[in-house]
Amino acid sequence: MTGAGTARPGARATTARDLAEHLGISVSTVGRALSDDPRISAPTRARVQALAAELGYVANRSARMMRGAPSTVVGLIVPDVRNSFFTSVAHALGHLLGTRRHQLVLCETADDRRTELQHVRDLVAAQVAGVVLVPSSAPDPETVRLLGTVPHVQLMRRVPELAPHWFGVDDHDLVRQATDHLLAAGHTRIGYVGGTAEVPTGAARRDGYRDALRDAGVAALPEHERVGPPSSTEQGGPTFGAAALRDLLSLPDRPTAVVTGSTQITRGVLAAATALRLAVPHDLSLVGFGDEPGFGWWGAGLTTVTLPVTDLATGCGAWLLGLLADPDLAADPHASVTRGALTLRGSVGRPSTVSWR
Amino acid sequence: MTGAGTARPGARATTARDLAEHLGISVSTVGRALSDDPRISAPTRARVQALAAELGYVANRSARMMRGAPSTVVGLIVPDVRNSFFTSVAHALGHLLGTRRHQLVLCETADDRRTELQHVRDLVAAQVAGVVLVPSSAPDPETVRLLGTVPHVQLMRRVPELAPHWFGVDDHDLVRQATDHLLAAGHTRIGYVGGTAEVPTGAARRDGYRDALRDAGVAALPEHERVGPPSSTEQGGPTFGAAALRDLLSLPDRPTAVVTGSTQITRGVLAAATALRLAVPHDLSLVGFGDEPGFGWWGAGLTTVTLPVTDLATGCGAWLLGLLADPDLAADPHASVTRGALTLRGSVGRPSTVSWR
DNA sequence: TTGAAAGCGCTAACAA
DNA sequence: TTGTTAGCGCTTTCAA
Repeated sequence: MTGAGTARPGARATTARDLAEHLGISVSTVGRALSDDPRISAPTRARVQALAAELGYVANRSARMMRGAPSTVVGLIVPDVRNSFFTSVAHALGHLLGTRRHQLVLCETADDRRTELQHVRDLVAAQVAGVVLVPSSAPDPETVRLLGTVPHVQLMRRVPELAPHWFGVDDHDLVRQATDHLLAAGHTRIGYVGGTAEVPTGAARRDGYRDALRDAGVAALPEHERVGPPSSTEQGGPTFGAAALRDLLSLPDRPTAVVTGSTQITRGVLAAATALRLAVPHDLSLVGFGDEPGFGWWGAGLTTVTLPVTDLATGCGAWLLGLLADPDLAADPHASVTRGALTLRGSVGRPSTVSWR
Repeated sequence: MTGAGTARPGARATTARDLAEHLGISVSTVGRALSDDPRISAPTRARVQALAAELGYVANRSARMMRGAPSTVVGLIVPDVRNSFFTSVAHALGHLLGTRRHQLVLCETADDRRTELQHVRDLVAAQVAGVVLVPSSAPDPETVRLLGTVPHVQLMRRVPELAPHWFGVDDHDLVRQATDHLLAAGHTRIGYVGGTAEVPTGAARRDGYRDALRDAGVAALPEHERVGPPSSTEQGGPTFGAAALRDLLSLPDRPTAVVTGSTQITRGVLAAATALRLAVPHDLSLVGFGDEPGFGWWGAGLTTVTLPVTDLATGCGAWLLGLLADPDLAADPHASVTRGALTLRGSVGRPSTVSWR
């Protein structure tokens, strides 16, 4: 017996030619029957389709693409899927693509340009239809050139070398709101722990922090500002965030509140605060960035900048699909800023006058 | 000027033939030069490679595959990437594949067989080299047949229809440990909220719970056992977990402790417990399943069954790569059980005699 | 050391 | 209504 599941992996896949020979007809008739070409007689079509179903025929995409069939693959390039923001993006994009029978190739860069280039090369070789990417701080020129061939959209971060299509949030404003919130609660010694200014969003967020202080007439102390790798690389994200918080707290004029500038860094800061057994908001007020599941139940709840993840991802994906359908859309730059908001929970209070430890 | 990034997406990609014409040589020479064939003279090779670099030539994968080149694409089929367990798997697998210049196609099924079949069809059409999948409870026969063509490994869940290669954990033992831990703390009215028994892991975990009670000589009350969709579908996971906890607590002989049987369900249970302002472990002891970031800082810390995610994913990926390199490995079944463990934190205490509310 | 030609599986123009 | 043929871009004989 040759039941289902018996086909050995070694077995050559069934081709249109196999079907043709089995039925004693030509390959083109098979092709037409399978594509429901009206010119084919009903009985022939039925016979072909029946055999195709029986033999589990699946047309070879490579062959189709060589004949000019459009690619159904979209690349998603992110620093790290474990960051829940990017996870959500992958989910939303995958869902959107799935409904159109497109496929999602997931690529992680760890914010490394070499890795990024590698992925872009492979995507281009695979003839991807389009790419959604969170670019690294300074993409390799080769990356830039290769992407010149492929429709693409930038997500969150925006670098001028790539196509002027971008979906993101108002980073400056978001961190500014976060800082304003702490200022309004009476804090003046406010620390900032965020991503390096090399990354575009890093610079914008840090400036949001600085501008909030400046406009409030509060002196910004350089030692209260800590920047490092935003994602989860070797020394990145959580590790950096944790170390930075410890540093800030060991300062003579330690801050009474801290704003963070990336999700992974926020994780690290929370981990350090937990380890140090800080009483938040009594010992320290905190405003996070991003909204991981769990931020809501950290201590009395983390007050944090919430990003409209799903909207962003869906919008970005939908626009890319539109672009694939009509390449002329690439002509005029499309930038979309989705609004985020401060989610108020329990990690912000008035500055305590009690000295620490 | 025609600098980098100027190439319009419309532009046809550079082919080996283009290179050949530019240089006034044949396509075959170009191909050989690019693959560092020793028969080609050094100067020719240099000229070809220089031009290729200049024009940003990238060989067409489809054409290569038509010539029999092995596929570099591996499919990963999971219920939902937002589940941090699967996120980790995607990350680990992606990393492993990246080092070998392979690509990862991410597919989400939401535990739906139709969706699963769709993805498998598309993967087979794309000539994937292999597939890692968390199968749905009862894969479509067509899915089974299609996968018969492709090397694949099952992850976490195991269904007999597919290839006998599986990487997972000892579900039964894990939940049994969790339940034993509660029994040891003195609980006898222990509730269970987990995935349906239709999913293989669901059955094993529930049996772990039942067997622990039985062996302890504790009567298992049917109304203390709640099963539903394990992942995040419409009515699944978090929503179900939350509703189930509320139900359990409204029982006349409500449980003094609850064990959960899936990460998403655990999330829901935690959300409900938070919303109900339960004092854990005073009002209720809890042992979770899986270890999302954040479980550690939920309340006094959630005692939970921790899975060796990275090990599992890496092991699974490495084995698949081995299989791709040597298809003969498919001959003998490979099942690998990675050990998990109970991570003790603060959500388990002795049963309270205080009546509730 | 290089070139010419065939062919992978499919689709589409052209014939019949 | 169906068949024949050419060709997508690449690799790989076979010739030179």
